[in-house]
Amino acid sequence: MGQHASTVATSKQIIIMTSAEIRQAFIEFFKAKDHVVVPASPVVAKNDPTLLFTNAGMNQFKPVFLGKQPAPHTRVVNVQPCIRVSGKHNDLEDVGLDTYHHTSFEMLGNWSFGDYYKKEAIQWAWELFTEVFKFNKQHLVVTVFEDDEESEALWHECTDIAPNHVVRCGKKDNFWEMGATGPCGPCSEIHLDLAPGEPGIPMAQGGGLSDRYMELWNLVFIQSNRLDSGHLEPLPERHVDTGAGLERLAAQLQGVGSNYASDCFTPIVQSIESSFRVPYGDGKGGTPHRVVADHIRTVVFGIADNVIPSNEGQGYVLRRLIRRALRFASQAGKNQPFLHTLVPLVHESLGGYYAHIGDRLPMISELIKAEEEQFLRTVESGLRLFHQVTADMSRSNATTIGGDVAFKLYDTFGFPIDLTQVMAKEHGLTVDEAGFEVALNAQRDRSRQARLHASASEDAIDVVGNFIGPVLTGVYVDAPGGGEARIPANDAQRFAIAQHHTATHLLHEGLRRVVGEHVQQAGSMVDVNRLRFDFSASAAVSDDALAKVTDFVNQCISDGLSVHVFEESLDAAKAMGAHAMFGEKYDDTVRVVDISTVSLELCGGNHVTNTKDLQVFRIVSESSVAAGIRRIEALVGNDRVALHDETARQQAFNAYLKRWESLSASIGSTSQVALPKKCNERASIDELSKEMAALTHVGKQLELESKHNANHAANAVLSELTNKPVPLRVGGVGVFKALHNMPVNVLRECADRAVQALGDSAVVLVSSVDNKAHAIAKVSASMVGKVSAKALINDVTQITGGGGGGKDALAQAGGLNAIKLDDALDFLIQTHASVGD
RNA sequence: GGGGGUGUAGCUCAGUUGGGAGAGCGACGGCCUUGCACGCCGUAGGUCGCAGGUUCGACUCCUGUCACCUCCA
Repeated sequence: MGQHASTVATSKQIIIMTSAEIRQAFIEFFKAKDHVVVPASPVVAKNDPTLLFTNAGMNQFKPVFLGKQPAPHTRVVNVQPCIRVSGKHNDLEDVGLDTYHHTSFEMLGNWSFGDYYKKEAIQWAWELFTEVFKFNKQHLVVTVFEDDEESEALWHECTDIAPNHVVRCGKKDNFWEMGATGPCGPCSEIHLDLAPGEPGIPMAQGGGLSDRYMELWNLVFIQSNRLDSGHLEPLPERHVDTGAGLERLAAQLQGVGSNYASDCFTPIVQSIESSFRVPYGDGKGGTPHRVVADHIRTVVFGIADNVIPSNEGQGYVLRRLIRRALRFASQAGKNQPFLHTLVPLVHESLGGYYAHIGDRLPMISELIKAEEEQFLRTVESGLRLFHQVTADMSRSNATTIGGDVAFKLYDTFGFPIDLTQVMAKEHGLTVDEAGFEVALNAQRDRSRQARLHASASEDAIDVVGNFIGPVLTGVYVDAPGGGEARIPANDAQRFAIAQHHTATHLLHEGLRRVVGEHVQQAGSMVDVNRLRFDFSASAAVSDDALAKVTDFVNQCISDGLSVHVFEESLDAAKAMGAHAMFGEKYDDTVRVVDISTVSLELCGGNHVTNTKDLQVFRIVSESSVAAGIRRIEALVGNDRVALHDETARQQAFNAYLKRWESLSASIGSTSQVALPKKCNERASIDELSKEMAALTHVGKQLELESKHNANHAANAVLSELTNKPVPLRVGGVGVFKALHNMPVNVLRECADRAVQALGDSAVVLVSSVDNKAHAIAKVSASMVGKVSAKALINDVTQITGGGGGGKDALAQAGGLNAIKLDDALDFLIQTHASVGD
């Protein structure tokens, strides 16, 4: 594509722009018209609970339109990656079928907040399209809202568009509303005629233009507020909100028609072609390529903005996209993890425009790879169930896979119903689809019920998830005593939070130095009592590394480094090498936190003025929150560390005590193994861990001794046991004897050997040891069916009390009354021996 | 938030109505071989996710909890 573009460009006839050039041209055009370039907001809709993802360029300006926030500038231009996979705008199911639906796209927009209005917006849009992008004027058609005579007149007055190329459309197409209520207004859309040779301007059935036209740019004129009553109230100020999809523009300007054939996708698609070993085409056979290319791009956008694939919320959306992509890849014959290899190509196809993606390529790849591997594992477990079920079916000549099975595959192993159907077909089977639907609806009902019950407590969730406000920007604080206390109630709490905040920066730096530069913050929480820091790492942080990090932070504390907080322009701060927090949107002016010579980060939080104020630092735990993400919890302050240490020590002591007592109880009076003295209640944590190791060793020795004793004892008594067996009524021989002072494993060993030596036989041995009595019954395999070990043991407990049971070949009992053991043996002989007969 | 599933050796997992914690691969050691691969023999490695309960006895049953997978919201 690139080579092709340059040769054409030299002809001076048609200039083919790359998508990066189109993006840049758009920005430069409006910069020249006094617009300020505003960075994109993260694709995660942070401040809008009604949205999972940013789905339009206007999201970040919603508070401005609603009058809740002043406009950053009166004229703004931006490029906003948008994700449409859930809620009102959900294009997921359409992706791949055609060549222009996407789960994510880049929206180019220019904005006026109470400044210019329809005239300039229309004039400039025409100028940009016809003079910069060089669209053929004869191929453009614009629509206006049917009541908006003003716009219609402006198109004729301010541009040289052909008079009959301005078309009036109804409310459905050309009146834009944010929601049921709120800011709204008429809009005017520029469309490209895809069949310019045809005569006339055909309309679609429901009004609007027919699908001969492709919408390229929507100019929205916000002038009213829709009230609850439905009435339109004029706004005090009027705004312009425009949006043009970069991918469509590129496809049309590059003359390829299909978005996937534009340079927004070609690097990705080419790599997919070689992975699949199937060439791409815009037809049906290209669906897997398109799905994969689209989804990987969205996943990269998401992860780059700090969404981690998981089983809920935004993370779950990413996980589903990854799985959907893999499923389509599998249709194309690709069943290995490969999505992660596309990540650098996504960055390349975005023209390297998004630095935050470029900075995180390795981490993004790793997370995706982990997800791919996990999914393929899950599929494998599901396949096992499927094969088991089909094997059972072929035995019973059934041909329909039950709806419950299909639902289990779906519900437990994530098999979409169509996947199950395809596999069924391969085996010549069908699926009970109705049954599947029934099971699915039943689950929906359960969830809805649960939702109703849960709604009462929803306020509390809102409170905990709330933004803490300007003092601690970007930081959530655990509510110490319930919802209301989340903002520090007093100076002491505020200071504690500042301590942990500063400690977080030192911890971050320590991790970077010890673990590696690739450590990226993935989340942070600062509380009165502790701090929590999530970061990207492929493996657990070793104890050794944790100790080094701890030492580093404590060294910084004892060095008494001063902490400076100052404001700086974003560019200057970045030039200084300040680390930006990921997934945060920054204004032009940012707060920089400088811990002298050690750490430089952008941060809105409250900090102490000198690291000495942290007193002492301690890592409390290191764990995993998701694949590729580790979590460290830590705390600072003499009192808090002392309290934590003591609590941990007490827990260790309790565990030790429990183990010691359990060993002490099982060690028995005859053992040669010495149990170490119980250590002091005040023992330090180091001592305790040493003592614990010693106990483990003792436990193993005890086990060995017991095995050895059992062998030895069995050898010693075997001949005595098998000496005079009693003939049994059912045939074979029986041994019913007491072996006092023998633990239960010795009895078992003896019984085993006796049976082995005697052949057809049943052996019952009883013993009392350390004030406990137990019994064991063993029957040779040849005798099972004639006499039951379980029945024998029941005969014993009938007389001695206690409980017992087991199987026909082996049974045992405990809790017996030792005094009655001999009675029980007598009873066994009377009942089962053939002596008297 | 609500369902379903899974947590047992470094890895993959088995454990059949509660009664001896196992297999395969890997690791280590030995044998065989000029060396490697293969093969043979052996050894180590487990608080059966965690905490309660029932029981004479719990990997197994019950309750709670945590982690992960998965679906619904």
